[in-house]
Amino acid sequence: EEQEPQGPPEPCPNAGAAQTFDWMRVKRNPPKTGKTSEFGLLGQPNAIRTNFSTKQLTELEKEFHFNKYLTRARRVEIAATLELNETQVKIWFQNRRMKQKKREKEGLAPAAASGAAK
Amino acid sequence: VMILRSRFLDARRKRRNFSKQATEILNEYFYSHLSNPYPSEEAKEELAKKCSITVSQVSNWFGNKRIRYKKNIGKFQEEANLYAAKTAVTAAHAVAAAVQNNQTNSP
DNA sequence: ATTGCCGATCAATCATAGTC
DNA sequence: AGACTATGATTGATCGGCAA
Repeated sequence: EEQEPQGPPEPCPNAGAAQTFDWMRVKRNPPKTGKTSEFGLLGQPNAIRTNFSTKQLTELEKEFHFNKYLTRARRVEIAATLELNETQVKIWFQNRRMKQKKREKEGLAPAAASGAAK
Repeated sequence: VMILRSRFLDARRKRRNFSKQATEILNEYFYSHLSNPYPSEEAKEELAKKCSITVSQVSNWFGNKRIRYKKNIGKFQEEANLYAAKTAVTAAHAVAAAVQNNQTNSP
């Protein structure tokens, strides 16, 4: 609906600057994983960024320390226990792995300046 | 709710603004590649070195820059023109140098 | 064809630094 | 000193590509 295949009549009377390139028009679809505002019916494209509680994050972190990867069974368990979708748990682990990798990578380079810290 | 975020755990968020020079370099790249401001991994490493910051910081900078730029293009118009002019001058110098080189030839 | 993961990115938000 | 803005970092979730 809001899709705009073409928009030649671009009222962009800017002299020599700022065109609207494709990357500026990129729009992400709203999160689907978020609850449908628990009203099931009604098409409110709710689903906003979920805020995980400290408790949920603690559990996820604990599980991650145990296993970097989840098995289907474990994922179902965790999701049920923390009241999250399997997708949210899956995504959390994915993001957590990337975070871990980034930290390891950056946690070694700084040592190049001088053999010892401080 | 006492969603008192992990204010403590995020202590490392003691952010420090980048040097004026680093910002200068990042903006020059951004505006000279405005049609596609997505530096490759190699380009990010190069920028990181020039700016004395990490590759992640370069990524964060471009991520924030792109989002904030498209959120309000008008607000950056001034800055855009500034850097556009700057690169234009640089290009002009290059052209001038080239002309100097070929000056030996005369029509 | 379906599903998970990776790498990059988005988008909203947090918390602080800088400006007035 | 306090309100407001600029900016770096964090993170749940999306996008495209690839492998099982």
